Amino acid sequence: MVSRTESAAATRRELVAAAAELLDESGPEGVTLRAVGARAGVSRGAPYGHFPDKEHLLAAVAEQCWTGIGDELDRLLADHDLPPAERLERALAGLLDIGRRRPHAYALMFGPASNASAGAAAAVSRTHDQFLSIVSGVIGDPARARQSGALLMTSVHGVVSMENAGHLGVEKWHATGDQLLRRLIGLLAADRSTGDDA
Amino acid sequence: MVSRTESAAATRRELVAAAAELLDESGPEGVTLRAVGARAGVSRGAPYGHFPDKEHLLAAVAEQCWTGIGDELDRLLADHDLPPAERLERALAGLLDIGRRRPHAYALMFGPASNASAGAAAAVSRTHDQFLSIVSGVIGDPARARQSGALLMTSVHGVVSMENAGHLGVEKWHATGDQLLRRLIGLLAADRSTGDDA
DNA sequence: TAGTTCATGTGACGTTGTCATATGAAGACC
DNA sequence: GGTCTTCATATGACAACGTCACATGAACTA
Repeated sequence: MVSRTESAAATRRELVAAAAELLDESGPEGVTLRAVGARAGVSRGAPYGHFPDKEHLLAAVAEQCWTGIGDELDRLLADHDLPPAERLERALAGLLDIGRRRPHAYALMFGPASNASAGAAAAVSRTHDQFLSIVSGVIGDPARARQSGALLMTSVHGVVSMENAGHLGVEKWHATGDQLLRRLIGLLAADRSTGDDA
Repeated sequence: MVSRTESAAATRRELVAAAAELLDESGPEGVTLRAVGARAGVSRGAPYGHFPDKEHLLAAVAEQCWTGIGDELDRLLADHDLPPAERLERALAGLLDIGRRRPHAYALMFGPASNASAGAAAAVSRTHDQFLSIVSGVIGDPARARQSGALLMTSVHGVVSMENAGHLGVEKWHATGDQLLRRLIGLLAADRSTGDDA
């Protein structure tokens, strides 16, 4: 019925899924190899047949998250009826969304663990390329688009990160993360400077 | 010679200093209560006489870092010969600097641990107020200054965070963190829009 | 059918955070 | 000065953790 390689691949998938679920439910402290194994229906030592250590299991979770975002960006890029500005807005909204609904997974994605495995790093790189492509649809000039894309990406990350850490209280800054990003998008869209910063 | 309260206070200081040193030298994994105690010249259980648990010891480290930045911003604010624009630039440079020279301490400062103790949260709040005050010297309109300050703070944090996690490679984005922030400052300075974003 | 491979289960080890308890010196009171 | 109290620190112990060495048994191969 099930070949050995199929079964092993299924176990690997279940391990990654179990780790992701535990991360969402209980945060990083809840992700123990024993708990992951139990939820995946295997023992505590089983992960070592698929990953060299815990860090690489977490890297696989990060890779899965990045791949999910990448697929979403692919769908946005494939929809040619979508105005470029709205495409960018939806891409940013997707990032904000995962940052708010899955804060622990988000922290993992933007943490050093994403560079622990080659697969995860590739998933990150792919998503960055897609995001730059989406920004290029709005900005035009390639060099300017890259810099604007970088500024958008870092700003979105800064907003989500400070929100999740409780450092972006509206009562202090008189602004929500969404307002900040809308402002930044407006600034970038209205920018008519030359682009040389000597 | 040394009263009991003096000795206890000195031990507490040494524990926080030892934790900060270990954090800088070996990252979060290097900060074990045993190692902290050993470096501070006490035993592994001594921290429990000063902090309810490890998280609060780390919060004390974060508080110390924030207080250090706050003192630096105070010096900038006290120097009335300083042009407001340069004052802001130095404030931002100070944040970038600690983010790059002490990446683990920086991550702790902007992590959830900073909200674990009331003292740490107060140090964060003080620094945010000072930063907003510095931004107000450049922007003028109070509401606009707050929003610009928030955008600057989140963007700086996003840049440093992605740099430290290895997600801001210059070869991909064609931009360094400094260039991104200079661009953002330029955009904010050149902004002449109304301020309503309906 | 016999032999090989390999995913998985299990026992064990060192390390960690944390607590209960013991100790011993500093401060308070007569 | 002697006695009692207080409290910072030291020590032993425990459960949980990541990790490894080894055992097991079923899936492949010949």
